Amino acid sequence: MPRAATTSDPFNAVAEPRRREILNFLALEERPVGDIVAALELEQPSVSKHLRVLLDVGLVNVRRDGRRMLYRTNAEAIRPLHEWTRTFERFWQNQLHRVKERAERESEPKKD
Amino acid sequence: MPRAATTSDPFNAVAEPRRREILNFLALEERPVGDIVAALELEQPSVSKHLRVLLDVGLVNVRRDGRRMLYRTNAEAIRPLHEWTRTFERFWQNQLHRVKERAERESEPKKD
DNA sequence: TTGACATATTCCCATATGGGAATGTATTAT
DNA sequence: ATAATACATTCCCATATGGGAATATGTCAA
Repeated sequence: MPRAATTSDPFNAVAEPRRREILNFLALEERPVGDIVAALELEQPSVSKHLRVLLDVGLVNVRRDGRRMLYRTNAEAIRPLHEWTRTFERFWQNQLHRVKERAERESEPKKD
Repeated sequence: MPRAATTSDPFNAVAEPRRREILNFLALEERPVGDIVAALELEQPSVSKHLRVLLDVGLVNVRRDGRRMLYRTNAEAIRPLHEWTRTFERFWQNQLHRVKERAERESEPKKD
């Protein structure tokens, strides 16, 4: 059995580098598909397919403007990912403490 | 072309739900493979394969203890994911502000 | 309508899984 | 050396991609 469908999970949707780039690009303001195509140098169908995935998991919103479709990152949907990674924050802080302490011990040679 | 190999990217490695569970389980202290098998109710080969992926991207460390292999989450490797999601923090905060402001306006009817 | 734009969808295909089953490899116990 | 224990790896297979090319759909202009 392969990995769960990308459309079922934001972690999965974000696993694709191009989709992360799209989310970055659409974070500040809504943009039409054409802008994404130009900015990321991808084929239009490719962009549309990625946007479809992002839309399905709620990572972007859309609105039609004439014949253009304006997409924008829905930051709120990224929050769960942030929360999950945050649960490890204290662990890497501990790791840094250990490294720092060792460095300080080693920089005080023959202190006795 | 399918997605890049999971072994090449922590985002990809973490896209698999079981691997996230393993990282959670190994965050506090090192554990032998058998414990993971028991805790997550997965087949041993499955667990070993997931651990292999996590090890390749640096998300866990190992050390041998007799015939057991003790794995532990390397929190530091999760940090880049945290940083990426963090770049969207101000956006969802803005969204919350907008929601809050609207709620406050609506709770002050006929104020003029 | 007809045509030009801007996007979305479909088809085809090579590749990366992830699980199950079987097998291989260390390491310790006897 | 032999068996048992604890893992890792390999093989086979069904499924989920992601890209390229072609095509379909929707909207605006003339």
